Amino acid sequence: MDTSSPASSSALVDETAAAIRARIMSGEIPIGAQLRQAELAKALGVSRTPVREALRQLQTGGLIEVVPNRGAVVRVPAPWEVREAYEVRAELEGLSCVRAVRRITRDGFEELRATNELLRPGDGPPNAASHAANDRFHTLIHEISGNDRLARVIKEINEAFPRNVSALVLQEHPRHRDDNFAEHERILAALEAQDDELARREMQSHVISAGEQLARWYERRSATVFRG
Amino acid sequence: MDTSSPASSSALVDETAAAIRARIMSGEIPIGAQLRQAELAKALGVSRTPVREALRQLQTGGLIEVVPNRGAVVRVPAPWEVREAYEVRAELEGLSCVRAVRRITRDGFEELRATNELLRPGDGPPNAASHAANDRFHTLIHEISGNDRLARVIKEINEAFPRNVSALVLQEHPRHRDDNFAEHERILAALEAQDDELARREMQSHVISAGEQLARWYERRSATVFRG
DNA sequence: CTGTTAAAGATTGGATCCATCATGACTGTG
DNA sequence: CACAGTCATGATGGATCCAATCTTTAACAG
Repeated sequence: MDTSSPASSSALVDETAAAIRARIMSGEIPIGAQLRQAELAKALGVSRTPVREALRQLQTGGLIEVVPNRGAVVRVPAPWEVREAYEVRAELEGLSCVRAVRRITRDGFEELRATNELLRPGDGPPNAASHAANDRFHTLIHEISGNDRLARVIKEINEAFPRNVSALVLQEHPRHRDDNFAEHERILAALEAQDDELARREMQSHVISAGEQLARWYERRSATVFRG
Repeated sequence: MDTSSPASSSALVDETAAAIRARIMSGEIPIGAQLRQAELAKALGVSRTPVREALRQLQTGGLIEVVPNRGAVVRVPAPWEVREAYEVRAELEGLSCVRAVRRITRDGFEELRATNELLRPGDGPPNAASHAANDRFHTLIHEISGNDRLARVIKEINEAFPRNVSALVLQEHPRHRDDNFAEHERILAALEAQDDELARREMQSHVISAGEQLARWYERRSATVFRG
């Protein structure tokens, strides 16, 4: 069904790539860590060959960095990189909203609303489920927008940065959670009002502020690291 | 110096990937052709290993398609894919212009103008040089915009489609060349007037129409193929 | 005690080997 | 004569082997 994603080449490489990506995203493999091929191969129960190709795949995505004869490390994103990337992402998600306004159905709208309800403040602390719901909210809009390429590019930008930190951001700044929910509500309102330009602006500022939070988290993080 | 691009992993794979990509882009390897690893390895004077990894890299970019145990083929882009991709590209190049308005210097502007002069109609038929100048015009704006991620995403979209066809489009429709030059001139005017929103609109419509030409070319092409 | 150099260990990158899978042809049977 | 099944051929994918390079450590000299 997923005709857009480039037809999974050989299952194994993609599986290993996904596995490694998941471990990086979840923080199990921390930012800046060395990725030794032999280790990964043993941990995943495959030989080094698929690991090598998987690493190259991840490198293309920008999640890891591979230096010629010294192996791969999980990239440490600089705050300015996050701001750059999120500026692009904001533009794209804005476009996604514009398109969604034209194509959204009643069912789609209700699903969006239901998804955002899972994020309503007061339903317990942020956790993996609310984080998934947050992702789902954005993904749903991309699906509604009906432009596969657009969705893919946004996803790609998203996956260039370890995402577990988003959860951390939410945990460290409970206020952000309220903001997040409220901003989603404003996007929903714009979509319901069929106001494409408003939807674009709301989504853009929402994404920019999310990027700002992420960038600040990286700033604090690197400050901590350098001080020991 | 190119700190943005993901630090060339191991020279060989990237070289072979670039070599294969170049052959596809130039049309030497035609659209839809099978890519046999052994053949490519012999042609490029390397073993199959770097070829395999290079193919995977190209697959991630979307230029080729790899089906599990049957090898790789150069993807045959559907016209709707081109339109989708160019809608995204238009949005991004529009953003690039907005940023460029704020950051452009006199030197940068002169370089842009000089580059576009190479495209002025009447200086002989379209050729590889004018095609390169056309690319350069856009790339310059991306550089001026100062957002590496933005430039990379645009480049990536660009490289997902065999580009030689652009030259073919120009050759088949001489009128397009005039349009191309004139549209560039209007973008230049907007940049000089520091009118960011105008620059955005001009660039967007320019890219959209370029995408439309490309999509039409693919349409004609597939019609030809199916009939003959 | 410190800095430099050399050697050993470890890790990546390229090449080769082998198993698996798909395709196509050929043969036998209905 | 047509269709189905089997076998052979060729190509991909995974594993392993070997060489080259980098890092680290230790020893030696200043």
